[in-house]
Amino acid sequence: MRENLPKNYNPKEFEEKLYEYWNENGYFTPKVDNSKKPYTIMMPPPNVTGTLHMGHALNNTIQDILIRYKRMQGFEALWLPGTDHASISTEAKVVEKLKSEGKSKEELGREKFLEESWEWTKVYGGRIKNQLKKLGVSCDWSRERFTLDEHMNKAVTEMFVRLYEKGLIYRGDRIINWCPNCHTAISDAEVEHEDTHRYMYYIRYPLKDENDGIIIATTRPETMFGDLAIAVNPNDERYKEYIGKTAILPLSNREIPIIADEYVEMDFGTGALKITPSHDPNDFEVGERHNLGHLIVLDEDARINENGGIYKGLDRFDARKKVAEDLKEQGYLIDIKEYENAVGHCERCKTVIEPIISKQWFVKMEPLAKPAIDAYNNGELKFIPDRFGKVYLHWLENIRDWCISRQLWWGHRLPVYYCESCGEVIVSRDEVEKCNVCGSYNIKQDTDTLDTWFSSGLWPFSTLGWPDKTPDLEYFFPTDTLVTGYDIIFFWVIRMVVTSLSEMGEVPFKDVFLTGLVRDSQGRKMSKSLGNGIDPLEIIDEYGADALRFTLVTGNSPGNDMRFYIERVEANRNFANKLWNASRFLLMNLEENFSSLSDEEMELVDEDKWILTKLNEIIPQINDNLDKYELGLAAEKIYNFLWEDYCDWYIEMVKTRLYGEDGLNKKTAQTVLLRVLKEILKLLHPFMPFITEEIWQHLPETEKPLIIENWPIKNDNMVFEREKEEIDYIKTAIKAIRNIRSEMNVPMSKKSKLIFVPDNEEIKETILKNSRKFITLASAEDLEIENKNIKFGTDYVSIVLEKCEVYMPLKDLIDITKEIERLDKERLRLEDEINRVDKKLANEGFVSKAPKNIIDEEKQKKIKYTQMLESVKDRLKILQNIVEEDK
RNA sequence: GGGUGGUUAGUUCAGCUGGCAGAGCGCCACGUUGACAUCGUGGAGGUCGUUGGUUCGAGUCCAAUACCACCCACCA
Repeated sequence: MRENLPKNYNPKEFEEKLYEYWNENGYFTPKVDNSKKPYTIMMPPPNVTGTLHMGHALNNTIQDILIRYKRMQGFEALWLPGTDHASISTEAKVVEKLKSEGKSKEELGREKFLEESWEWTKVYGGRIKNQLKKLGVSCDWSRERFTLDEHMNKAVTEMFVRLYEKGLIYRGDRIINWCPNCHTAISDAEVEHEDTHRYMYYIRYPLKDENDGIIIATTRPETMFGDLAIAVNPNDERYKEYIGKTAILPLSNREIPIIADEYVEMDFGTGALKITPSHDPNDFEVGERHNLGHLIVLDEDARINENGGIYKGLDRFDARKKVAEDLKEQGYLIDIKEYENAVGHCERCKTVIEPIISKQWFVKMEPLAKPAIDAYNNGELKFIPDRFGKVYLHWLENIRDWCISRQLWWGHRLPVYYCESCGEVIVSRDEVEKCNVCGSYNIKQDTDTLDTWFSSGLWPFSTLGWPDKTPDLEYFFPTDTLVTGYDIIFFWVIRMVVTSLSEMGEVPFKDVFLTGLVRDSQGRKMSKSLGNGIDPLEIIDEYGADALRFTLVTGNSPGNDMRFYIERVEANRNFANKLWNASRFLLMNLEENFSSLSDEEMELVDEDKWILTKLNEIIPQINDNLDKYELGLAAEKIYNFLWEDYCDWYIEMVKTRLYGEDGLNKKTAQTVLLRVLKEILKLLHPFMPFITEEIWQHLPETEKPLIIENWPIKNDNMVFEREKEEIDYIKTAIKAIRNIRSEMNVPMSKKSKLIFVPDNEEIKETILKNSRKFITLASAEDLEIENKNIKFGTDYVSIVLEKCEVYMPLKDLIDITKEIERLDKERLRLEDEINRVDKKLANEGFVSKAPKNIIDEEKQKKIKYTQMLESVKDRLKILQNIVEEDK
């Protein structure tokens, strides 16, 4: 028994309920079925303790649209969800919490700290999952993963060991980016460069045993305690004689050599450069070339250490000031100039990072990058939009080794063990208890953890069970589409491609769909500090998830940033409301025991054929759009089809039949109404899953829920070109009549008589066949056909159409002068058009080179306009004669 | 220093392979006709940043250029 749709569209009444219904019935869970094709998307795992923001909403809406589309097309569609342990960010939060309780992580110890962290993720971890559900995400929760799960650890360890065994992971003393606030090394990708206003200090380093000196320029004078040389360019005439001599380091009076190295730019600064191998990546290289050794002067809080003498304990920025002051006092500081350059900041906490030499673990990237470059060039990997391919290539072609060890506790601990007795380094899949070299049991595991992106870099296959050969992995891998923001191409996309190519032997996904940023209405990035973030959940609460989803995928194109306007959500809520009411209208006009007619039984009239043709035209277009990831275009087509074609025209045209008695005619209208609505619901379902399913469940003759219904395919038996054109003609006529009535301020309630003067029998027939439409849609009370010779006087308004004229008796409302003016304007317009067409057709180049259909079109236009112009002229002549006679 | 994107109606944006410029919102006028005022009908509003080029034909392709935004980069 069908129940009626409630009078008002209220998404709250059904969204949650439907989600539960889908989820509980297992519609989100695909099976491994070799008779069907899989389609797989891995959800980019949000931070486990995060909250849903617009970026997530956009991302997941897109993924859900793709998954629902493919599911309806009959694929075994797997969308695997999960969360990321976000080591650095979660650890910082837990540390902060401990701090507020007056505790520190060191006091607590590693084990207790991890317990706290797990507790934290338990408290805040479920949040984002429930928030995602409100969006309607049809992902398979039975396969949910967490990047720090035990199984994930197995995968991470396996990957680490394999890469180590291939010589692609190594440990070494390198310059890394140290965050003095997070107390850990971070990778290059995690450093944000920002132009910063600083000062350039010009410092004179005196020469040993000589009354001379050399001036260097630096922005970081506090690192001078780590200077191990001064370098000049070997070709620099100014400094040739200094090479090989010894300089005295001011403030500490240490002796350092003056060396020559090509790296030094002669025309920058003073052409002489202080070399601080332990605190600058370039100096490090220079130092290596000249065997300068290392000297670290900053501790892990970026304070000067014991190598800085009396400056020990000073923060780097305080030390900078103090050093400058003292240099000035002692006469070494020659000049200070304002200077602007890019300074690296920690991506997470925005602290200025400090390049510092440190023993860390690295992944050797160059050998891994090569196959990743090839994969793009071969077309195995595609980006949408394609321009991001260049960004991807550029990064890979200039890749540097990836620092993967972090001095954090919350994460995957390195599967590395050290023998405290003989110093052996053991990398192992299993826990090591005994040294395989010296036999000692004095073994300690490395205390560092891995970069979060190391574990998320395995996401496309670790989630499916890798390194085990599971049926899931076999069936669903490689995945099809990755949907993510362009801002994490380097962090994540590249790492997944690289690890997958290396260990799986193929790309982890075929298409990478990159989304832009969702900005506020003023185009600013949404951020916590600005407080301009718009909470998706509040939007859902007020307007429903469907309206939000629709807003996020329309009016923008892939990879481009979009502005978020509440007005657009409102407009899309109105669209949902329109659909709701159209459906309600249909249900109100279906009998309780309605059963639709078969193709053979139906007695289709023009408007039925028109709407069916239109429907069958957009289906392939929408498929095409979706296959090309043009979601916005697809959505727009459905929007227009529903609102304009179905609601504004078809429903209005069909009303008289619904209210009438004629059984077959009425039943045909009902059948077509229902059929087309069902197709609309299917097409719209991926975009607006809730409202479409809700309506669907209220419709008669549905066998299964919409979520697993079959995706529409074009029905060639229901395409009627001629009728489509006829109805389009009728629409044009109705619009023209409405236009005139509106111009003349004829109220809707005042019905008018319409007198048609058709040019030929064909048009006459079309008009007669569709006469009722003029009565309901053009406020006509009556309709007459007259022949050409009848002359209508000044009591009539005339409308000139293609192949037909229409006259309306509107005696009191007509101002003859204005009417002549109006027609004269029309005359001018048509003459202009004809001139334009004539010019085109007179153009030798156009006629000989343009495609035939374009030329034919122009010729048709010429015929049409000429005929219309004649009619307008005739009418003008009649009116002008009457005016003359009156004089 | 290198690279990318944007510049189209008052506003926010679409516009796929070149063939008489589109939408939402806003605005103006009319209208509560038995799905919907979260609505209907009609309307106003654009030299598609600028300059060249290719072409029968350019918002669309090419080359410059301006402005805005972003990304990358080890000149201290």
